[in-house]
Order: sequence, then C-alpha cells, then structure tokens
Amino acid sequence: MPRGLHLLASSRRDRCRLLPQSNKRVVPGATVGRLPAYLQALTELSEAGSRRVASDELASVTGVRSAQLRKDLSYLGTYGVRGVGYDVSQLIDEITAELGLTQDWPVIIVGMGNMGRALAAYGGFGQRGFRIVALADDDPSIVGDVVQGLPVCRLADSLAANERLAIGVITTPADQAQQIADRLVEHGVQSILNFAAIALRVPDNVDVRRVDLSTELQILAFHAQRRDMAKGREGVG
Amino acid sequence: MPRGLHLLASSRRDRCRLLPQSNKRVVPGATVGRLPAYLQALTELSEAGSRRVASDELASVTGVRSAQLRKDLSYLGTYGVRGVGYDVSQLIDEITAELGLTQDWPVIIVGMGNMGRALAAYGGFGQRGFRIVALADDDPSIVGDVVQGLPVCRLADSLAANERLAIGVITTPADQAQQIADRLVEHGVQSILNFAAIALRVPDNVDVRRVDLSTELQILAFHAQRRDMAKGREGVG
DNA sequence: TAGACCTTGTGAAGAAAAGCACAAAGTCGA
DNA sequence: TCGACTTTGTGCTTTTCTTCACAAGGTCTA
Repeated sequence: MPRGLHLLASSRRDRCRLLPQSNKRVVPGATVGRLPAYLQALTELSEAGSRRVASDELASVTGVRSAQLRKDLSYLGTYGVRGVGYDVSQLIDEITAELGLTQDWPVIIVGMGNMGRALAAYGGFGQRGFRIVALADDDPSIVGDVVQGLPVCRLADSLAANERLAIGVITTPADQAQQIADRLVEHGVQSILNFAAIALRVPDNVDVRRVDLSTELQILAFHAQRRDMAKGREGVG
Repeated sequence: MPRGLHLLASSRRDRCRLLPQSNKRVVPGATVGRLPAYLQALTELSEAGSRRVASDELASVTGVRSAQLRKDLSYLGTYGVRGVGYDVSQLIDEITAELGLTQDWPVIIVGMGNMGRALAAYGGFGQRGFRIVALADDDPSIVGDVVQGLPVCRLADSLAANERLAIGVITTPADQAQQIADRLVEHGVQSILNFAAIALRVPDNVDVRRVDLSTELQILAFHAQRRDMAKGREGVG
C-alpha cells in the first residue's frame, strides 16, 4: 500500500475545496500564522551564510517544536532531505511564494497620528512586496505634511489617485474607523489591518486583522495575575 | 442524575491544576483572548445607557457566535439570567476582575522611536490599571526628552528608579530587543509586550506577547492571494 | 396561578491544532 | 557495497476549540 495515500485522499476531499486545481494541500490557518516567523529566521540564517538547516535548529530559533515545524512545512510540499535537513534558500522561496510575497501589494495608511507615522517610518513595510503608496488623513492641519517622502492627502484624494490598493491600514481613532473601512471597502480594498480599538463590520469577502494594544496588555495582565495567585498559594500551602 | 456533574468532575480534574483552591473553572486561552473585546463592547453599551444585554446582541457586536459568547462567559461563572440576559455592569465587573484589571500594572516602554512615542501617547494605556511609569532609551540624543510628561531615561536609570515594573514594552530595533528583554527579566519583569521583529528567549516564568506588523501583513497577503486565485479560476472554469 | 415565551447554560458532537513516535529515505565512512 | 547514523514525513493519539441543539429556568401577561 502506497504510503500517504489515505491522507492525500482525505485532504483532497476535506481541505481542497478552495483549490480544486491545485495539488497542494490547504494550509491550516495556524500554520499560516507561523510561516512569517519561519521566513524571518530563514532569512537571518541565509544572511549568516547557512545553506542548510535542520528542523530542530529552525524550530528552536522560532520557538516551536520540531515536529510542528516539519508538519507545517509539509503542507507546502516535500522540500526537506532526510538525514540532511532543508535547503535554506529553497525554503525561503517556497514560503515567500506561499505567502504571496512575490506579488506587489500597494498599501495605504489612513490616520497620520503618532501610530500612522510610526508605521510609515517602519522599515518592515518596504520589504517583501509591501509598498506604501498613500498616506491619508482628513485633518486639515495634517493634510499636506510630508511623511517619509510621501504627502499626506485627504482620503478621498488618496483613493482617487490610487486605483489599486491591496491593503488598507487604519490608525485613526476608533470612532472614525468604521467609516474609513467602509470607504476603503467601497474602493475595492479587501485586506484591512486595523489598529483602532473597535471590531469592524465588513462584507464576507474582506479580510480584517486587528492589532490591539489594549487587548494584548489585558491578556498579559490575566496571566500575570494568574502567576501571582499561584505564587501566593505556594507560600500559604 | 444531577446535570452538569460530569463536566464539573472532568473540569476539576483536567483544568484546575493551577487553581486548586478556586471553585472556578480554568479559563481557556482562546476565551481569555476574547474577554477584552467583550469588555470593551460592554463598556460602550454601559456608556450608551444599557443595563442588560442578551448574548445574541453582545455576540453580534463583538463578532462571535452567541453560543461561543455564552460558553466563554460560563467559564467566569453563572452571571446571566435565563429569559433576560446579562447585567451589563455586573459583567463588566466580572471580566475586569478575571483579567486582573483591578490591580495596578506599572508599565515601562523601552525604545522611544516612533513606535514608542506612539504607544506613550496612546490613551488606552491609562485606563484599566495600566500605568506608564517609565520611558527608556539608551540613545544619548533621546535621553532627557520629555514625552507625554515623562522624561526619557537610560534603561539602567529607569530600572533603578522603579523597583516594581509589571509589564515591559519593547519597541527597540530587533537587534537590541533580546538584550533589553534580558535586563527587564533580570529586574523582575515577568510580562513583556514585544514589538520588535524577533522571537525573544525568556525563562519559563516570563510571558511574552509579540505584535508584529510584518507578520500581520504577510497573513493578509496570504489570504489576498488565495482570494485572487479563487477569482481567477472562477473566470476560467 | 398558569401558560406562553425568552434566553441562558451546557452536554455532546465535530473540527482544528498539537504532539508523539517511528518507518522511510537519505548521507557518509570504510 | 554495506552498515551506521541522521533527519524527514506522517499516521495516530491527545488536547483544545468551536458549534449545535435543547432542557432548564427564568420573565411576563392575563
């Protein structure tokens, strides 16, 4: 009996509804969330001169178990060599392609307060296909500022000037975020990164990811309190 | 047979190892991650004058299924009234307590670049027990600046001046982040919010959460590419 | 008081993710 | 060529998370 047949068959049936013409397995969401970390570690290894890497090593650098790393990579295909490990640059290419980073993703940042400026200045954008093409803010005292070489325009003008915008980053106050999101969606933006402290309502075909400082702090506080409680009982019991 | 007995017994055994003296069930991590959103929605409802809310309504505002909301809340205890819903302010109190937001959490921000300044200016900190007590940066051209009413000090000085620091926020470049984390940990900080693009190594008793712009963008790109592929095939098939 | 009507709380089922453990498939030295 | 050794890929198990669906328990009107 050919090995792997059962998994292949079941994955065809269960997971490939969205990729009927692809022979790749669908990549689970949890795996997608880890691919950027692998990619970054691999890039560092590559810059340090490594040509090969074993799952143990890459896993330890990225803070996951080696079995999980191998399973994650197995969703992309069979790129490792048993007894040897993975070819660093091949793996970089595969993950880059899987994540869609070979394409061009024009980004607009809406809201040029502190956070918006910080993001505009953040180097990470420029790499990997992401390209900031517009900075928008409707505050008249900000419109016209030049941030990182780009002029700040009113949102309407930014939209008019950029027909294709792939990703919208919202860094406005929460009370404006929904309205901004609506306008972005209407303009065809289907990916939104939301820094405002509000859950955006968008159509099903639009993907929103939220980054919320306050949520992160609260989760930290929860665990900190849990630690303190455990410690307190230790002393008593 | 009394209802709920099995679950109670199994949850005592499976989940309460960390809370031997508590009669509460352990709150699953996924639930903890949603509590801040519930809390925020409830706060808004409360400010709008609502005294009661049903799971359907709260779920729809926060973007989860009502069954999930009820199950999440059930980990905190039995605070709803059948046929009626939940008391808004009671629920606020319960979630606030569960997340540890009644306590005081002194926060230090390390790295006063754009991001650090944006976070220092971010209002969300001040609420809910989080209190920025120190801003640190070792760049001599920045030390001495006053940001949001707080002076920027060298990290060593900030640590010396603040014996108790509950949460450290790292917004330095990636190549300094590990070293900063080590110093924070050595000083007793057990909760770290890491904005640097690197996986920090810390002892088991320290909790790190990472916020990475570049990761978020890459996940968005993955899904966007997936959408585009599906669309492309639609036209063909 | 009774019966119609809501909405919760939760057992059980289902789905997704994580982790284990080992056969398979390669390298390498002699 | 052969056998020792290394590391992958993955079947299987366990754990965690989500969803369903409905009895239980409450309100409210007449």
